[in-house]
Amino acid sequence: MTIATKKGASAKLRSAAFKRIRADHSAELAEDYVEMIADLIDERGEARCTDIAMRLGVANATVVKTLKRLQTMSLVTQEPYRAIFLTADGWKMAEDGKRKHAIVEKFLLALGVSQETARIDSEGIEHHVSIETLRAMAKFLSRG
Amino acid sequence: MTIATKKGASAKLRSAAFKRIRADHSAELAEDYVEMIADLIDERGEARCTDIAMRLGVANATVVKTLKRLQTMSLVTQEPYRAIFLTADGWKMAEDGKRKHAIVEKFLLALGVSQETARIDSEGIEHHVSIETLRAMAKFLSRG
DNA sequence: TCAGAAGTTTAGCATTGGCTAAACTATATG
DNA sequence: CATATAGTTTAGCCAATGCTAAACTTCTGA
Repeated sequence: MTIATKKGASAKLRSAAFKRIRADHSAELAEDYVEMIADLIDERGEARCTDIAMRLGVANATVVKTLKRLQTMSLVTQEPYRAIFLTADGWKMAEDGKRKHAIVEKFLLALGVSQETARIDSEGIEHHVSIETLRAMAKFLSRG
Repeated sequence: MTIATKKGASAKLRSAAFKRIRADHSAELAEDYVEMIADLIDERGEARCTDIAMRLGVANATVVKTLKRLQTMSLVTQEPYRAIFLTADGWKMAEDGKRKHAIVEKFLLALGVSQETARIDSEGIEHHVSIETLRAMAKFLSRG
């Protein structure tokens, strides 16, 4: 049984990475939404689903549906036909996300990639970076 | 119309990043599968769906269903109840993926994160890294 | 003030990626 | 060689994320 056990253990180890990716993916959209809502509130005082839809590049109805889920997750609040607001949890998630995002983006710039690429890649990478890696990036930045 | 046009243009620019992320996500699973199949073939001469399921941490039936899609995408071939093989396109995708993966993982190690974190984070990050960023990582590595 | 434009919501559909349970096939061993 | 076990497939379920079209509300300007 030694071989079988070893096989099982290493597969389990390996599968952990993929399990985390799947978990990351479901959290990702929520994070993108709350970050965007926070930005919109900062920029123009309120967030409306049309703006979110435009910035994300999806249909309006998609935004409405997703916002329902975010409401059940207690990240946003909303009255029918009215603007969208963040709960305390929503603000926290938005701020954490923005902090993370900023570090990744600055890091990519420091690494020498173009503004445009840094902006696009950081959007994809930020959700898959552990605290440890984030710290390593921050350290790299602080050293110049 | 100047303001509206500007608004529209910047939203479009912004949305490009999210569109790419969504596209990346659908390509991601295919890449993970073919990479894993390539590994299994290298390691033990053939890939069976039980092994893939174990390593990915998903149910057997999920693997079967996904393999169907990969077959229609001409990435893998398979006879009923037999092992799984890669097409030429499948091998190419697997190799590209592995090369990318290796660079990201080595880069994270060079940045100072632990082996374990490098392994896990690189799995998530590799699918969201553009050629430009990949080159920047490779350059960083070659400089030491 | 009220009609139309702009924005929001609902309804209904498709696809992807998970799952379990049950049926089926292949193989290895007694 | 017959059968038990291991592996594969099918069927049917669910949730998430996207879409379009149609209905509804809000707001604005004549």
